[in-house]
Amino acid sequence: MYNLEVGKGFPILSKKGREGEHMSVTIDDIAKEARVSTATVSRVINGSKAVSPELTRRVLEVIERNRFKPNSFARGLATDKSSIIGVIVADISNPVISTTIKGINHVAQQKGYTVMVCESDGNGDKEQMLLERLEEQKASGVILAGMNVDHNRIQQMLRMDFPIVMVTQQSSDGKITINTVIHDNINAIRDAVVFLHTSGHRRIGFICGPENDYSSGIKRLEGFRTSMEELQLEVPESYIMFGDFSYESGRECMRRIFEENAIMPTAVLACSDLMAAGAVSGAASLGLSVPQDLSIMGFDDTDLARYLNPALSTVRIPYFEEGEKAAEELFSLMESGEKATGKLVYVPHKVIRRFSVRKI
Amino acid sequence: MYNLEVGKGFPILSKKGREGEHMSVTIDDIAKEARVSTATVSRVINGSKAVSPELTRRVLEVIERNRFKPNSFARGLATDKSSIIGVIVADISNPVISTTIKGINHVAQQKGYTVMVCESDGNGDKEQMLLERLEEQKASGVILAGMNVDHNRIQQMLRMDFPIVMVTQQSSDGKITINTVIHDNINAIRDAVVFLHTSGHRRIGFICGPENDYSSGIKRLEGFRTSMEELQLEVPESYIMFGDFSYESGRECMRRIFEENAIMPTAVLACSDLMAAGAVSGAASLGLSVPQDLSIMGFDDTDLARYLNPALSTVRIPYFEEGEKAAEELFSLMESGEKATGKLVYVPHKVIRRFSVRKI
DNA sequence: TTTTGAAATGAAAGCGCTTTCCCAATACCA
DNA sequence: TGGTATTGGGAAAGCGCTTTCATTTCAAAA
Repeated sequence: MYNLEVGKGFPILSKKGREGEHMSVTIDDIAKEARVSTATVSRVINGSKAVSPELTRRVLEVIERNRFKPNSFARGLATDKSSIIGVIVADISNPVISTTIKGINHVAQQKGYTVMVCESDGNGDKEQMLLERLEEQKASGVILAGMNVDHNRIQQMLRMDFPIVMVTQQSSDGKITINTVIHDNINAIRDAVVFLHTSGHRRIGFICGPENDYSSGIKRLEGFRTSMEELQLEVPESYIMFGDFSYESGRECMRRIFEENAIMPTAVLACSDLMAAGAVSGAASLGLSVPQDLSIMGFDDTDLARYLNPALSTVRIPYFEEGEKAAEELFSLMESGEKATGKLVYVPHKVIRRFSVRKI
Repeated sequence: MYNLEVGKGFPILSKKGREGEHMSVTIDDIAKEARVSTATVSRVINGSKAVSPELTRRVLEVIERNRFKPNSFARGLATDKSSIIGVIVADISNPVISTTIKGINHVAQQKGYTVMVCESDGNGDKEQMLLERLEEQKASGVILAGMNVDHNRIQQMLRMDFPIVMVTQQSSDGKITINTVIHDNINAIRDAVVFLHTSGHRRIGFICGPENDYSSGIKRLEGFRTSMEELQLEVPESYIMFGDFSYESGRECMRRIFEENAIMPTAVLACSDLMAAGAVSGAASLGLSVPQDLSIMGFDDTDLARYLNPALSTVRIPYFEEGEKAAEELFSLMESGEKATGKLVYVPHKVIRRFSVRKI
């Protein structure tokens, strides 16, 4: 007979609930078994208030024995917070991005957070949808990895419930309102140019990212122009080509550099290893062998740089660390309760010498 | 004056709640504004029971106007279900895996589910931890992508609350208890061997996956041995080397094949594009050029196969589709309410001819 | 006309936590 | 010693949904 009149006169359901359903152990079960209130159990779990050693021990023992896991929905409902952090990326199979994600994952996991990776395919509507979904899930924070984001979008994001951090890419209005973790594109390219210069190259071509890509594309171009100027090296406009970071565009840019110049550069610097790979292939198909006839340098130091023959000289960007720092930045934002402080964190790069560049 | 005595005599909080906190619009607000009960609103949202057209319209209008999004915690708490599906992988930056994830994402997103990608680093404890966390989050289903899983683990998984599907890899006990979506490793290798045979090769070396990898490693080896036998081709044991799918191991295996054989094979088939790339590099360092002195064939058809010079002949495995099918499989399991039916789904492969294999 | 049944709606319980509010017990101070 | 902080712990409200159950309405069957 379960129809005991209790409380406001409603029958208590037995622990089984509606029959057949798998009911998991709840905080009430623990409280009952440890002969304390649910408040105490909650306090023990969260360390939110002092509980005597005696009770703490008793509660922990019961929790342990029953493998009790707090229901994250109930907890979320009560606190209005989840332990999820969202990561929005355009393309998960881009090695640069997946390495960044690994870094994010690494620190999130340590902090007991779970990472939700969402792919936008570079599609604004999808991105919007994902942000909304993350808001629904009450994500505690969001990281945008390698996403091109414009001013409007940023304003809109700042209205969301969670703090946001950008990584691998900075906002396209040039202003840093959202906290950002990034490598120094200008100086990284400068160092690459200096490396080529030190290797004896004076005529240097440049395969750039897209013109509408403020962060990676434009900054790197800026780095190229200023450092060439500093070294007092001429740069015919036909030495500079705009690609889109793809292998095919690298190939195509190489072809155009060849076609549009009577005097070829002795070295070509590409803005990604992938475009560099395309450039190597393009050079080969033009009868130029690398590095004998032409030196080619990449950027990123993805695994591909090592796999190619000749292995690519490149600039190493520590994307894993970039991801880690981004996550750390996000956590400190979450702790401080601020949505954005406009902080900008740089991560160091390093020129890697391999065989695609020769001394002349 | 908010201290109206209502219900059991407790004051109603104003919508603002504790001051300063951002309160979002709830189902109650909608109900009030549309002059219906929350039950009706819920029914409209979920289409769970007939609601008159008149009310439906009214409710939808109010929902729309207020941009109401049901709180997923409250919903989860009430239904004990989330719209999250978990994906556990060993390494997110493995191109094969990230492509599979893209496929999963693609169908999950269409169904209104969010994918949570978790990385285990191939670490059993971490994997366990992730499964528990997914259980906590009440994931509706889980996909294991490219994970080596043994019998015990499978038994344990079948005890979890959600259905599980394996993709890209099958369980190491050879029995299919968990639903699995995979390519036909044996026949894919057979087709590669036949391709090499057709190209005139008779002495064929094999760079295999790890010996302890039942699905990809052992199956492919089996495919190699049986198809070589069918073609009545000899295979000295020193033609077969075990790698670990890495570039370096491909290089090393190539070196050993060279050192341990007086008569070299004319072609080497590697079990992944990455190992094939290593093999090409290893061959080069031994003074053998590909494909003039030695043909090398890969497996997977990752982008790398196209980027290499010479571009790799390989076997294309449609990992994106594999991911899609896995997700479809999971959804059908979720709908039927079963945890596993032991269904095995194959995905078709295709030999891709490029330049690393020459006709002799 | 009365009875039955189906359909539409609302009231409110209940999901499993956290946290406020309160009380009791103990420690501290003059 | 009395009075005041301080501390530990319990009762129960409340988070925002879903769903059961009861009620009302209305058409069809008797």
